[in-house]
Amino acid sequence: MTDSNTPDFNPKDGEYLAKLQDYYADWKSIPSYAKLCDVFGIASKSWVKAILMRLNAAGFIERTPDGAWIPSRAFFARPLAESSVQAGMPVSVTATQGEYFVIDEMLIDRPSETTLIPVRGDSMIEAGIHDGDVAVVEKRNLANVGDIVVAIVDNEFTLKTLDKERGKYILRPANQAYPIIRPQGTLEIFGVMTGLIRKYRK
Amino acid sequence: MTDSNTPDFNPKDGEYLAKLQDYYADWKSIPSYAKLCDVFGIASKSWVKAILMRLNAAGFIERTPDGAWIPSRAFFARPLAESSVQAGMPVSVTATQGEYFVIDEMLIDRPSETTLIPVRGDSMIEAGIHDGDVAVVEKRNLANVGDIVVAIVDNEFTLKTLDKERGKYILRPANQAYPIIRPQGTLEIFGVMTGLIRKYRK
DNA sequence: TTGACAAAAGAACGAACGTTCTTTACAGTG
DNA sequence: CACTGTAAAGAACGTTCGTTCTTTTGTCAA
Repeated sequence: MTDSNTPDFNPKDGEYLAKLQDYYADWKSIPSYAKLCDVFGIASKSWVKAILMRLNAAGFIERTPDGAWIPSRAFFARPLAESSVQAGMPVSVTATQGEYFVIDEMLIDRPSETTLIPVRGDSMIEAGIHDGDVAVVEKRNLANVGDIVVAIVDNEFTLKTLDKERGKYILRPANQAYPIIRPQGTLEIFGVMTGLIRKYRK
Repeated sequence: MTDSNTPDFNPKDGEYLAKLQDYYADWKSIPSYAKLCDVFGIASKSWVKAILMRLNAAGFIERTPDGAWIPSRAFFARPLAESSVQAGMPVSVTATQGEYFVIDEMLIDRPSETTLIPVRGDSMIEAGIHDGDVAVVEKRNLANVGDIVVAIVDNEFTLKTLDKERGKYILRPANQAYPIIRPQGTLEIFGVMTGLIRKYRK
């Protein structure tokens, strides 16, 4: 017992979890209690609730502020057997989630404000941003010193680090061969780089 | 008009879609019609339904057999700016036309064979792979010279470029400070790096 | 074989939900 | 200035939902 009103996760709940995972893999949603009766193969809504409460206490599912059930991270975790390849310590292998859009979820917080922009040139090479990479850019006008920003200079997009020099904003490339840009007048920021995507040719 | 009873997707629906995408990014579920009134900023459930029907007709969302709304693939498509940074004029990237693509599909060809591995250390820094980046790795035993591979050396995962020296495979770091690894015996390849993901702190 | 407890079923209910239909507001057009 | 279509609001209704409480069934140990 971990708590008086939330009984332990028991072995049988593992089976229910598996069934729920299967359903979720098919439909990408957690259905109503009534439907879960079918899914779990039981006839009692109240028992379904009890099960969900235990899965919740065990960290497999959670609720939105609106009361809807959603899977949490542990819901997608795979048994360790899968990463059996070798028991090396140095890095953890995180198996790809269920199959849905994990990377998208990692990289994009505000879909409506986010756009992907291919990077050209090597002016940011020392920041590990290469020609052909794709920048994940969140559109907004304000940025902090140190952010990598997409600015509009002379009617062109340019990707640089935002910095300040004697009270004025400047754009600093990450490549010795390129000059620091000191915009006269106002500096127009298109967005802030929040992520990077690179694909290696096969 | 595509159909008599399902009116066209109109520009305004794009805004509603954006709001729904933002909500989904936060809560990973599509809420009830009543909650969607708040999300969309309207007061009419019937109008919410009309909107969802159009989003459905346009292929952004679908329903489970149980009647629950779930996003479909197109829901996760992200706009790709037509002009890359550093070239061309600052076309409005918000423009609805242009390319879209789904990040996960771009990066992952074989979901079941693919795993995400956080990168530790700076041994590949000159290849633009930084500490904290996430490597997209396709699990297989065979690789070509020049590929960046995840190899198992001394029971540890290590990310290096595969090369050949006097007929023997070697692992070459992309950092002068690290030694070339010349494995005695066989070299065990865990997988080949096919992509890179980086997230900048906000 | 009885007692005790966990697992499951069942009933009951108010609140929330999705749906349909009707009405209003408003912008554009002739 | 009326006509028309779209966008939205509002009301009304039957259904489904989640919740709580009570009852039955099954299992195991004393």
